Amino acid sequence: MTQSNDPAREAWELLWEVMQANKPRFMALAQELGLSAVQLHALRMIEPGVEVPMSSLAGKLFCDNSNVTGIVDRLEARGLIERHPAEHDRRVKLLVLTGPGERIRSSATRQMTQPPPEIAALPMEHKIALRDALRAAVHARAETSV
Amino acid sequence: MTQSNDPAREAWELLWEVMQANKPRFMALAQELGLSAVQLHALRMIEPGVEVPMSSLAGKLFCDNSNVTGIVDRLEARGLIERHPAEHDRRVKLLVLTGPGERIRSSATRQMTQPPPEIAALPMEHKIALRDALRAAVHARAETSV
DNA sequence: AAGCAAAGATTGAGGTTGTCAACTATCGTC
DNA sequence: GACGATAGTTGACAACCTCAATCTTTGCTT
Repeated sequence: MTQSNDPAREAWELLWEVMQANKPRFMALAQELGLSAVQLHALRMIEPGVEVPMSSLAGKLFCDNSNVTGIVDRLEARGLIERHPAEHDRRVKLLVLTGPGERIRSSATRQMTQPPPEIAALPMEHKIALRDALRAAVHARAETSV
Repeated sequence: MTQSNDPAREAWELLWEVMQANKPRFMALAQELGLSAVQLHALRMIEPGVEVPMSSLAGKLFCDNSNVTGIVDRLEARGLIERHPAEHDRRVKLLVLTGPGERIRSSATRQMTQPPPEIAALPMEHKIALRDALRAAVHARAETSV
């Protein structure tokens, strides 16, 4: 149990606060692209040139398969992704970005990876410290989840 | 425009990654408390002893008033919050936590403010650096939004 | 080879969230 | 007292989400 004076606790709360404050930016971006927030998020989970099984997407979105069916239906109806049957296992369907899908995704990625002003304008030593600490955290996560 | 080698850019992506990875924890907590994710989030926005107008809650949740009506309906039906008419302006309704509402919210807050292992287990100098950088970011945000 | 449990995806039912337009009641002002 | 603006609600409709049931395909077992 983390102590209440552990800097990790305050850091965690501040992390929430920063992400929360940036939610409108994400929602505005989705709207700009003519997508819902969930659709944008799903699109981001499919990398160009990589075939993603439906159930894998469900895992990335933390929801179940039946929900993904609907989301994929709508993305496919917009022509942003396609379902391909997998040759090694005809139960699974592989999702692939289409040309338009790649373009929209790339535009979204370009904007989403742009840090918000409050991060971008930090003094260089803070930015580096932030990056290094988060690298360590993500790295620690990867260790334990294997 | 932030350069692609700016550490702020990588920090921002890592920040996303950390929050994304912790989403299941939040969803599990909500389920444990018998709430939807949105309901839990709304409950968190109402502090004990503070009266919050509906439209203010809508602002905090980044959605419109009509949406809040439904969310509040369900929280009220569960007995977690109450609507009180404001005496100074009879159009506005003030939301207040009930006893059970306070207890559930306090339990939720206790768990949500607990940093995840990958943050809690960072070496102390990383935790402090993380906290300090995020403090600066949130502070910078508060400056410009006023 | 036949049988069978399990997995991937879909469908349908039911509830929640989100947006938009219309509506009511109240406020502030002129 | 009339007017425009604001706070909240309602209704219509789409999207999201979960659960149970179904279908096909697979891999295992015997």
